[in-house]
Amino acid sequence: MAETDAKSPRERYRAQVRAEIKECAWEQIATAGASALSLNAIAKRMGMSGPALYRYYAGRDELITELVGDAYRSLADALRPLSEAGAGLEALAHAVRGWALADPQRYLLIYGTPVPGYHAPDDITVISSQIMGMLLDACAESVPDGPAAPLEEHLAGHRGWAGAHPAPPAVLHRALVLWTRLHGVLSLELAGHFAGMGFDPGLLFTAEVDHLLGR
Amino acid sequence: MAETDAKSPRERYRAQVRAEIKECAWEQIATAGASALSLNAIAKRMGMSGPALYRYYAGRDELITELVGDAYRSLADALRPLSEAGAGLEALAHAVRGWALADPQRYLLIYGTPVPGYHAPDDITVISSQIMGMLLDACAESVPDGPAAPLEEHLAGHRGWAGAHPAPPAVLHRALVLWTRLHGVLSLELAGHFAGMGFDPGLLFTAEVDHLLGR
DNA sequence: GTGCTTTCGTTAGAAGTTATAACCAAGCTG
DNA sequence: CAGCTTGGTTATAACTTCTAACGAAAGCAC
Repeated sequence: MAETDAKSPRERYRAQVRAEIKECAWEQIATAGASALSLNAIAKRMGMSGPALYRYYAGRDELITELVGDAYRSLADALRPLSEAGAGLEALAHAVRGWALADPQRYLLIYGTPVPGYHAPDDITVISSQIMGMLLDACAESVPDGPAAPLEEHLAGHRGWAGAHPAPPAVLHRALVLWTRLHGVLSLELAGHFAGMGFDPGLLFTAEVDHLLGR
Repeated sequence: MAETDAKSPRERYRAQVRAEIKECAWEQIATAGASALSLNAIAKRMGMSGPALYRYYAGRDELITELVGDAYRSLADALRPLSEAGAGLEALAHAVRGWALADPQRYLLIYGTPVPGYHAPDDITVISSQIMGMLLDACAESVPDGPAAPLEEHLAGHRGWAGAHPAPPAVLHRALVLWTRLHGVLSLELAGHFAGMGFDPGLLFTAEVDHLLGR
C-alpha cells in the first residue's frame, strides 16, 4: 500500500491519488461486488468528475487488475508471518478464513467467478505461487502416509505448479486438498449459500481442518 | 423446458417466445458469463428491437431469476433418475461434475459468486432442498462411523435445512462435506484457477470422492 | 521572476446499457 | 363488425465506459 518512495512531488501526488481511487473502489466492491464497480461513482465520490480517472487508470480492467493484485498481495502478507514462524496447517487455514471474512468481496474477487473481460497478468502468478508455497510448507510437516493414490502418481509427473518446492507427491496432494476443501466451505459461505440453513459455517470449517489433521 | 400446456394460441406463442429468449440468454451466458448478459443483444439476435423483451420479462433480474430456476431444475433433473435408482455417493458426485462441465457458466450461475442485484425467490429453495435431499439419500447408506465431532452435535440441533429427512447427524455432516468438497474442486476448476497448473482436475475430483468412500 | 512544458481536470460527445412511455398494428373475442 | 388485449415499434431518460479537445495549474529551466 505504501509505494510512495521519494520521487518528484508530481509522482507523489499521482501515487496518492491512485491509492485513493483504489480505496474508493474497495469500498464500492465491498458493498456491491466487483462486477458492479463503476468508475463514474468512484469519481463522483472523490469530488472529481468522470473521465479524470483515465489519467490514473487506462480503464475499468486495469483498475480491477490492480485490485486483484492488491488482494493477492494482502492475502500473502497476512499469511507470510505465520508461515515464517513455522505455523502449521491449522493456523494457516484459520488465517485464510479470517482474511476472507474480513472482506468477503475481496476473497470472491480473486477466488470467485472471474469477471468477464479481465485476464490475469503474469505478475499475479508469482504471488499466487508464493501463497501456494506457504500452503506446501504447512502441509510438509504433517505427512498423511496414505497409500499412493493414482492422483499422487500423476502429480509426481505434473508438479510444475509447485515451482522449486521439494515436496513429495503426497504433500502436493495434501496442499491441493487443503486448498480446495477450505475454498469449498469458504466460497459457499461467502456467497451466502449457507444463509437460510441455520448451522454455523465456522464449525464446518474447523471440522474440515481437524479432519485434515487426522483428528 | 416444455411448459407449453395447451392454452390459448396466444399463450402458446408467448411461452414459445419466452423459451426462445431464455435459449438466447443461455448462449450468451455460456460465452461471456452471467454478469455480461445484455437484453439488447438478445433482442437483436432474435430480430426484435430493444424494449420488446419487456413484454416477456419485467427486466434483467426477472430473466436471471428464471434462468437460475431453470439451472436448479436442470441439475435436479440430471440427478433424480440416479437418486431414484438408489445410486450412491460416487455416481451422484460424478453426475454433478458431468453436469457442471457440460455448461460451466450454468454451474457458476447458481453456485458461484452471486450477481449483484439479484435475490433468490422462495421457489428456488424447494428445488435446492430437493437436491440436498438426494445428497442426503446418497450419504445415508455409507455411514462413516467416526466419533461425534462438535459439529455433529451442533447439527443435531440445527437440522432445519434437511427438511423432514430422517438422517442422523453423522449423515448430515457427511452430506455437507460432500457438497463443500465437490464444490471446492469444481468451482476452482470451472473458474480457471487450475488453468496454468498442469495437473488433471478430474483426478483430484475422483480422489476426493474416493476418499469420501473410505478408499 | 518569466516563460515553456508537462500534467491534470474539466466539459462535450460517441456508443453502449437498462428501462419507461407513447403509439400503431395486428389478433382474439364478444 | 366493433372493441379490447397484446405485440412490436420508435422516442426518451438516465445510466455506463471511454475518447477528444480545451483550459488551467503546477513544476522546471533560465
